Amino acid sequence: MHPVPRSFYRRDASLVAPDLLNKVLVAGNRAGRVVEVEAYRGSDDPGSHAFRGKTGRNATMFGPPGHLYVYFSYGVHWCANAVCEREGVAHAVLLRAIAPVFGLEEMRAARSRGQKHPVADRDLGRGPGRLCQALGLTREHDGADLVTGDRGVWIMDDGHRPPAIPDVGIRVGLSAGADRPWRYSVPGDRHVSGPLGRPDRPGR
DNA sequence: CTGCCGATATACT
DNA sequence: GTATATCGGCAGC
Repeated sequence: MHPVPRSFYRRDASLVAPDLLNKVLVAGNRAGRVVEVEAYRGSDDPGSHAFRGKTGRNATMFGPPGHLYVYFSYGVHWCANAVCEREGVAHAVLLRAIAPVFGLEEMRAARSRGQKHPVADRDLGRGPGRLCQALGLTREHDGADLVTGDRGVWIMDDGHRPPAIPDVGIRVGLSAGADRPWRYSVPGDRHVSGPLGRPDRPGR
C-alpha cells in the first residue's frame, strides 16, 4: 500500500483516467475505491473548465500534477479532480464515484445531514458531488498534494489492478465536448453513477 | 423506475 | 442575463 507516485499523473488525462480505476482515495479516516472517472484535457477540450484559459476557480488545474482540484458546482456541490500533465498543461481527471471501503458511518453522517432518510451504502459515493460530501472534501482541499498527503488526502495503490477492459462512455452533463468518450468505470460495479451503473442501458 | 424543478457560485454574453 | 463537470424531493407510472 503506497501513494500513487507523481510520475503517474504527469501524463495525458485520458491515459491517467482508466489507470485510476480501483485505486483507493483516502481522506482522513475515510476511504473508498475509485470506480468511475472522467478525463478533461484542458485547452484541447471544449468540455474542460480550462478550455478558455486560467481563472480564479481553475488555477489549480494549471499547477503541477498529483494535486487535487476542487470546485463548487451549480452553487451547491463540490467536485474533486486529480490534476495531470506537467505544470502549465491543465489536464485533470474528475473523480465521479467511489465504492466505500472504510469510515462508512462517518460518510453516512456527512451525507445524511439535512436529509429525510439515512443514505444507503450504495449512494454514499455514487456521483461526484456525493463523493465529496461523503469524504468531507471542500474548498480547503483545493490544491492538496495527493502524493504527500499534506492535507490528509491521498490516492493509494493497494495492488488492486485497474480492470483490463473498463467500461467506456461519453461524459455526463456536458453539451460542449459531449461526444468525447472519456468516461471510464469498473464494469458491473453498483457504485457507478448513471447509465454505466445500470447494465444493458444506453451509454454502454 | 422516469421526469421535472429548485438551489445558486462561478464564468461568460 | 444565461449556462453549468449536480443532487434531492416529489409526482406519476
